[in-house]
Amino acid sequence: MCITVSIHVNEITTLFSIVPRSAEPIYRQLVDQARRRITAGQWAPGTEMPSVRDLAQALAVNPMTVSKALGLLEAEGLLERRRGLSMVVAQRATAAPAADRAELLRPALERAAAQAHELGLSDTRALALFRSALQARAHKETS
Amino acid sequence: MCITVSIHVNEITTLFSIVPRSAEPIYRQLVDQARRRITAGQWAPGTEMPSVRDLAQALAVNPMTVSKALGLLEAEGLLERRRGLSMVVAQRATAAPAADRAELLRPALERAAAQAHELGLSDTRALALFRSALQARAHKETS
Amino acid sequence: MCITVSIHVNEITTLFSIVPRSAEPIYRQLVDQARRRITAGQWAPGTEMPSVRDLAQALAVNPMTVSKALGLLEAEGLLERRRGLSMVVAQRATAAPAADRAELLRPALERAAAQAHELGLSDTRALALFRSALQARAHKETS
Amino acid sequence: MCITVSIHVNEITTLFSIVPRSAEPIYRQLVDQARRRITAGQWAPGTEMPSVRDLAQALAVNPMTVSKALGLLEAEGLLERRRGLSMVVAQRATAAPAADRAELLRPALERAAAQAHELGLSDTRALALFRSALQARAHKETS
DNA sequence: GTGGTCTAGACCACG
DNA sequence: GTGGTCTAGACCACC
Repeated sequence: MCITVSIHVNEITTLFSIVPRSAEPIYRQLVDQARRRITAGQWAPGTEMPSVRDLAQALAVNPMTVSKALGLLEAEGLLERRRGLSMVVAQRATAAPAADRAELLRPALERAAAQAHELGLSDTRALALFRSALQARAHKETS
Repeated sequence: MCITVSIHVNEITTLFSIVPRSAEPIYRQLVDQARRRITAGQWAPGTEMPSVRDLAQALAVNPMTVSKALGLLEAEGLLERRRGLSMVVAQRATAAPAADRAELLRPALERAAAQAHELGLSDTRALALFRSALQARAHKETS
Repeated sequence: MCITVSIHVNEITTLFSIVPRSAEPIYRQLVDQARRRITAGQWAPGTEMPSVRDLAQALAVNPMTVSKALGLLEAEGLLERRRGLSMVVAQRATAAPAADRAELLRPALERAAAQAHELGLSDTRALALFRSALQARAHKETS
Repeated sequence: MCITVSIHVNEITTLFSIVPRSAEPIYRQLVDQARRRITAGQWAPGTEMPSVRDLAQALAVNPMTVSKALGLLEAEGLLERRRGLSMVVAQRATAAPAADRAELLRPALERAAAQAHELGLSDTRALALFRSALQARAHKETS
């Protein structure tokens, strides 16, 4: 249900993980994940991205989909195109302060909060559920 | 950016709220909200839904859009159709226990948890942000 | 799932049986059943039908629905309106020969035959299934 | 009275056949037929469906009508959607055993059995009529 | 190329 | 009054 790909850049291993049949389009999953990684400083400026072909093959998606995602990230100023065709994380894409990153998390949290109330769950309960989701996620990433 | 409609049924006021140009289609917003309300028992079995035409006018959308949403809820067994009359919440749609409702909240929380980690935010910080999102939401609903 | 009503006319007991939420409209279920009963001679000419009110109450449906069904049967010449408001089976509605009645069964059989083939069932198997359906029905009627 | 369309998939020719002005809505005719074909294994998992536009043109109906039918089949888990490509028969839609397929034929047979009795036809006669309906159908399909 | 969504409006069927 | 169906056509999103 979920294809995860390890990307090794400069001795650091990060992950791309897509859910092929999610309602969220694949290119958007890629863009949003990369934006968060770069904003968090997990991919340093100058880091070289895998080629469109490699990434597409690894994720088993259409190269045009990958190309579109990278193009959007370039338009956002998060990636830069270097000579040849390889793309690198832009120089100006430095790690943002936590406050800015928190802002990027907001929409997901607001949606979850609205749903919790529609479901009649107490704030306490909702928070407990979120805590266990965070822990489950942490456990999954280390494994 | 967001159209909210008060629906008064049996002296209870609940809300339908849609975001017209969201990526999420309108009919799906309606289905998901109604599913949560019904599962939470906020709309008791037998509760009469507003007519398709009324709801469509109130939300300023096409009647077919509303009809599609209600049709899907019927297929799910959450609404019942009474020929010649408006639809009602199904008898078998009793309030689910909190554990089941929690399950419905899970996907949203998992997505938020994954994003939090991608953004490099600590669990503590993510929880604090969620707490304030819940409070903001509560404040918004009472007003 | 199925409301059955015994109608006692002239010492003969016949049945009206409707499935309230079937895709087939109620009035049509009534018309089709009555047509078959009359054509088969099970309700002799002159037999008095129950009043619209009684029938509607017994079947728990809207009187307009019953009225519409009886009206259609009258238009077909199978029922006649007598002084007062009671309706009776028409004098010219004599029992049809079996060949004519077979013709009325045809559409249902053709639909079943088409479905059997679409389901990849052999003719032998389909016939065996129909035989058991006939027997189950007979058993149900005598009980 | 009846539009039949040959669909050639993987060297196999199957049929879609609709009755445009039947009481049964077109989209439902399509859903029911496809469900039977798939359940019978006549359309193997992975079989590619014609595109919505092609099918709509062939049947001379609106694309949305076809789309609605295919959407319902997807919700049932019988078809799978591949983004940007046409839909295919779902992998998990394997040929059901004859006993299960017989179950799908049951409603039609029960209706026919009830009608036969209401018409006062003997079981023997009803069976004979069904046999000839099956043969007539077979003859029609081969021609 | 594919399907999805929404709109506008007509018409029907049911009760 | 209610919902259901279908059409025509526009526009979008994805691959």
